[in-house]
Amino acid sequence: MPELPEAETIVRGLRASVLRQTIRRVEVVRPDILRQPKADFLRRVRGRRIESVGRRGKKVLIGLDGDGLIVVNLGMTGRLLPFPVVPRGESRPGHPAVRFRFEGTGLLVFDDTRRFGSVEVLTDSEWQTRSASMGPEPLDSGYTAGNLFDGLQHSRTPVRSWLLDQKRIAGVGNIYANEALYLAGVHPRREARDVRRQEAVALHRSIRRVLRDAIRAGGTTIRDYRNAEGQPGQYARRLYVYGRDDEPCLKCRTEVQRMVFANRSAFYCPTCQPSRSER
DNA sequence: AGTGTATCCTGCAGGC
DNA sequence: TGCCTGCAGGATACAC
Repeated sequence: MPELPEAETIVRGLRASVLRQTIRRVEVVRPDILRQPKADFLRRVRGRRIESVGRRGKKVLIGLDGDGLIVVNLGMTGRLLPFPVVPRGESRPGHPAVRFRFEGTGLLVFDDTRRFGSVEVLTDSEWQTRSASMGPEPLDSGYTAGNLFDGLQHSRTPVRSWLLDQKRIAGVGNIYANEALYLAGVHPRREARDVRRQEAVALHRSIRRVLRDAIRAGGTTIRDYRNAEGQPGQYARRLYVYGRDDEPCLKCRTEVQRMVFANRSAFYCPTCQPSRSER
């Protein structure tokens, strides 16, 4: 569920409560979300101090003193809830997977209803390798429309699938891929390599705009997403096409269509996003 | 290389 | 009310 803006919102909210905390005890309620044997995980995390909280793509990075970091993949329903910051009522559904208990009273819970998320501890060197296998950060100042256009050239996959591939661009998920394509006027099923330079420029702009606006709104809550204060994001009301099938396009009143490919729903306006580019 | 499909898992909405 | 189906912000593995 959470894409880049949701991960970013969580990271910002988490800093105040977990930075400089020392992990005293760890309870692994759901061992299946660990990407390594529980004993290894515990040994490498216990007693460590949290020195940084960051993000790469959709992943939340919890930097530890000395070498190493905890990498959290939120999956569809993952939440990082620091207590006692989060009001009691907000933890209601309650599918705790891992509890990090800090020295003193603090507690950070990774909660994940569907358990598609994962938690692992890596060395800095292991993380470097992992990070290098991921695509560029779309919000980095160094990420240009030219980079996007060049990347698209080599692929025949539908442009929506291209945007969802974390090895090609980091952090874009199904909501923001659909929104960005709508704003750029590009049909989600167009072959990536058929996207023209001018369209790539528009798409580059719309990806960055959508991600930045969504961060500003605290992310999109459809159902499960909550930030580190247990609160929903406000971007859902600003969506143009995602989840709006059968409703009128906000620009031209044509009915927004829903189409499934690569096992995911795509939403688009057939008028604003023609399936073939015009020459 | 790309795509369609299935899988992991739980919860919820809608139809009957 | 209850049962069934389909659907969900992700990621991966498989056969073709």
